[in-house]
Amino acid sequence: MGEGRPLRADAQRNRAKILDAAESVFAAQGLSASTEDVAKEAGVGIGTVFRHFPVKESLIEAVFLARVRKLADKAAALSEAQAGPAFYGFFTYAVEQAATQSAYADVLSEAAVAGGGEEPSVVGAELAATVETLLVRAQQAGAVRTDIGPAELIALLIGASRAAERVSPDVRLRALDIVFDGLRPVR
Amino acid sequence: MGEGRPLRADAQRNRAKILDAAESVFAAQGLSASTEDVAKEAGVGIGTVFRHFPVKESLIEAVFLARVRKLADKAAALSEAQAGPAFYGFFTYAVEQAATQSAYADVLSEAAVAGGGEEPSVVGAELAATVETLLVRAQQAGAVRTDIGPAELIALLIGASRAAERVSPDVRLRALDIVFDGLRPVR
DNA sequence: GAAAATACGGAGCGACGACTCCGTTTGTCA
DNA sequence: TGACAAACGGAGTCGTCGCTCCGTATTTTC
Repeated sequence: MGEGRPLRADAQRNRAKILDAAESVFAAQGLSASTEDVAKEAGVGIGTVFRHFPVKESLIEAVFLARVRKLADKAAALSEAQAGPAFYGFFTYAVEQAATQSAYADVLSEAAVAGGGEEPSVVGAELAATVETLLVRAQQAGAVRTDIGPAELIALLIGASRAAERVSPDVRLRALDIVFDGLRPVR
Repeated sequence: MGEGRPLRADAQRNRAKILDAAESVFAAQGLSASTEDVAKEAGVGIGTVFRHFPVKESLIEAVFLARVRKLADKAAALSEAQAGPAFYGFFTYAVEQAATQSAYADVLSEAAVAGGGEEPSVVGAELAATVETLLVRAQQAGAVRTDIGPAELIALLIGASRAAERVSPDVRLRALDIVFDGLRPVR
């Protein structure tokens, strides 16, 4: 898994432009958006896209990774706060993201395949780590019931995110509240 | 919305075979399965499929309708039981279905678009009606909190179904329990 | 049982999407 | 600054998919 020699300057620029474009195109049109659309948005030729990401799936995975890292950043930022609010804030944030960006939920489910599907996938591992930290802290603080693990949480996160895609904001919030109530320790 | 004259005998047979085939093909491969696969499975020509369902979407919708009706049947069967168990039983059943049949969750989300998307769609209306009956009864029996409506419930149902697709059975059950806990009246 | 109506099958059309190939351009390094 | 490697662009290939068209087969009707 070496990295060969460094990319030429223009190649680096283009790679970044492509990732940016892919993120916004996938967000707007879903993962079935054509590679050509991504290239157009990035202002490069299709050939360039395929040189950087030899198969469409690699492009998707790269975008996924970026997203999960953004989520992880959010988690890190929130970790300054108290464990409980950090946990619920993160969950809300993730779902909110999914609501606005059509392919966002796919990130999560694809990532989660880690355990049950094909290759392990870096993305899945990172997501699991992020979520687990948050969860354990919140459980120790007594804000979340202790009989669940990261797997259940990720399942719920994915479900909530997918459901969020087509639902009005207020319904989304109320549905989320229900899940949160279920997550709290049994009184 | 008349029904013209009755179909010829062979035409009726074929229509049924196509619907059957579509159900199982979509379940196995998802909604992106090709029409030709459906035709092959049904043992008819592609032309026949398109004569009965002039656009792919009409075939999908027909399959959806059949599914929602099956759900409604389940709901009716359960309604003999007490309101609470009927409600949670239905929810569990629906999610369980989604878990085994890949395109099943799509039925629900597509149907739910009723309120927020394109045409009203018969499917959506039937689903909403089914769910609402069950919900109201359960609420009256004190088994479900009263501050939620069918919209929130359908959102949760969709979310749970989508999440169920790629998750192991035990995780699925535990996640579902969390949602159920959230649905119960605040003690 | 023959004519008319209806339905069937599947080759073929047009569109589209992933991916390749190669002549041209740009960056790098001595 | 010249020469070589690295990267670019996008027309073109191949495969797939939705859908049409029409000669053939099956029902129905009288």
